Amino acid sequence: MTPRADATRNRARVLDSAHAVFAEHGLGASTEQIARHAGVGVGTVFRHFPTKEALLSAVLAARLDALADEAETLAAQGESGDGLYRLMRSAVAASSLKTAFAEALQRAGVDVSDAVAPARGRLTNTVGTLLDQAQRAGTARTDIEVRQVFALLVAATHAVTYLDDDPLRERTLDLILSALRP
Amino acid sequence: MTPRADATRNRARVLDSAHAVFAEHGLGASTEQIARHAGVGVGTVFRHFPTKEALLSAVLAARLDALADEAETLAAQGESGDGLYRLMRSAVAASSLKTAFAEALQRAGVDVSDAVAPARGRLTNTVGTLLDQAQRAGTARTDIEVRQVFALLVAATHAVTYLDDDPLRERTLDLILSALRP
DNA sequence: CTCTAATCGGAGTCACGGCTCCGTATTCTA
DNA sequence: TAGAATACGGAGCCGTGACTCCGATTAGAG
Repeated sequence: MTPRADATRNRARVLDSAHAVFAEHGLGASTEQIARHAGVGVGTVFRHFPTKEALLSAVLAARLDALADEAETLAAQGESGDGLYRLMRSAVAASSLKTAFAEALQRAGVDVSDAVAPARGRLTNTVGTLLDQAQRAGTARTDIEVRQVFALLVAATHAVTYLDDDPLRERTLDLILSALRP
Repeated sequence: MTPRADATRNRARVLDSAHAVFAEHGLGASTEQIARHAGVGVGTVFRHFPTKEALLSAVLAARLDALADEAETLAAQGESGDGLYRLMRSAVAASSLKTAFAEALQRAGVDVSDAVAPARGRLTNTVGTLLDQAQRAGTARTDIEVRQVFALLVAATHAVTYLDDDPLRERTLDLILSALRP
């Protein structure tokens, strides 16, 4: 049975708002804050996502999906070898405004959150491809593996969040990514 | 007036326990947990540290002090140029068991926590010296500055915490630190 | 040893956040 | 357009955690 129109609309609204609010206030943000931001009541939030953790999972899954899409596009684009770097920059940029995502990404490794697993798998695969391409093109060291790329992603995001000076942020991101180069 | 013996003893006990508990359970750990770990009542905790934030500040200040001590020892040890790397390894190791420290370090940059300021200043100075030494010895790039070293420290700590495989952790730490080399 | 002032312990208060419940409003089918 | 099914809102319940208060317990001076 397809759900009612307002139901789907509100579900999407809540998901968006949750992303925005978590990003701005960290994962400690209250459900009521999210509900207010979405212009709905708390009841609605909990009907769609029975638990705060479920909501977080859903937000995270959506983010990972988007990233995975982007990764696949880049991977399909060819063997130039800079796809990996483009992806990492974009991933860091997407979450540098938002402390929360890095936190979440980190926890996602621990949580066996079923909702997140598929997106995560897809992303892992594609990043593997990008890494291969980069290694074949000679733009990445050959002695590194995918898990290290993710670790660097977490690292870079935190470093960038830590700094407050924009040009310095840029230089530091370059610095960290340069660790991957041969 | 010098405080009573049990007062000083308990203060130290609480500080140690707070460090241990925050390290194991993150900054969300409850005051009661800390009190129990220290074998005192919550009242005692709040008498010595009127606020949870004050307690956190105190723990952080103690950690930074210890780090600053170590940094000064290394700086005095000479111009070999590897002091910087030794310090960073040790700093990461000290906090890799403990997610919390990195979190705290990060916040310390934002909070104008008076309790932390002196230790932080001391540490910044000495790391500056270590960086100078490394640059003169040719073991560090000359186009980086102290703030970037701290950013890398935060980054490395998070990367190491993120990974769960010990040898991989080691290799990844090497990878990140290699970004500093010429 | 005694007495007092400093210190302690932990039950109790208050605020806040996750989650439930149900009367009301909205969608949609016939 | 009427009626049933579905979804909504938000007051309120409950548990948790920061912080207070005061009677019980020491430390340590004399």
